[in-house]
Amino acid sequence: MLVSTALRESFPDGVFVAGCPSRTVLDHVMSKWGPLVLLALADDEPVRWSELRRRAEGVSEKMLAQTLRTLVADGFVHREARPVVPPHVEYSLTPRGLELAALLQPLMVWMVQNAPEILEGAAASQA
Amino acid sequence: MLVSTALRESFPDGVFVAGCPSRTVLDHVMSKWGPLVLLALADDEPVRWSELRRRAEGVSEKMLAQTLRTLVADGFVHREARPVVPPHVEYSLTPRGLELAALLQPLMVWMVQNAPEILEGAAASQA
DNA sequence: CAGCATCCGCAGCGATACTG
DNA sequence: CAGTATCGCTGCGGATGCTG
Repeated sequence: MLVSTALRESFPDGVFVAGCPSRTVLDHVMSKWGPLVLLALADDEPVRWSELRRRAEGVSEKMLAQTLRTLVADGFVHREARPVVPPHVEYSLTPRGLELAALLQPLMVWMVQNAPEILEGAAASQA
Repeated sequence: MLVSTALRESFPDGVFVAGCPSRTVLDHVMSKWGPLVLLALADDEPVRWSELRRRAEGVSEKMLAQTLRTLVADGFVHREARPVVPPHVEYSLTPRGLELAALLQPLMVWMVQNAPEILEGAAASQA
């Protein structure tokens, strides 16, 4: 199999190299709230700020804003503000963001399914 | 499509809920060095500590130790120490870790491939 | 409603020194 | 070789208050 070797050979400037750009993207996407926000947006419908805060339960205003800003800057998320009062802003995935979310989703599903068993073992190894 | 809605409905106690166990696993796996170490181990061959440090370029001793400890506790990584002098310790993926790495791999490949274009756009939006 | 600005505590992380 | 122990700082991230 040798997937990591294959990965390293096919991408000599890949994730494993310190200066690689992918490290930055990695940190953005794998940040504490990145995956949650990305998946919360993986609807066909645009999602509003307040709805996002509810979906990514536990996120603070600051962290949501910060996460959204980097995701927008990276071109994963599209931000559309309608100039009305009260303000109405909608977030949605760009095509690039959709690609990413598609790759993220099976990972998250797997985690949710396996998390209980995993933490059970971890707690046991504590004792 | 509605993948996030589907995700939320099929897993009412899923990633989106604050207290969910999957949040803990998420944080372990998505930590700064988690994905790197997991993929660095995705060989069929066991990998030694010193080799791991080289593969996950930039990781400090402390962070490698910490990351490995949580990954072992979560049952993703198997640690085998042979009682010889000088010490010889090998790390490898458990079956569970292999499942996870298989899901992680396409994501990392995608990131490495798209990172340059992504950061280009991000830099442009800076100006 | 959808943010931004500010303050601040604490833990994440790096650097260094030491051990079996 | 494969770690552990300790120190010190940086910056993440929460809380609060303010604006268009």
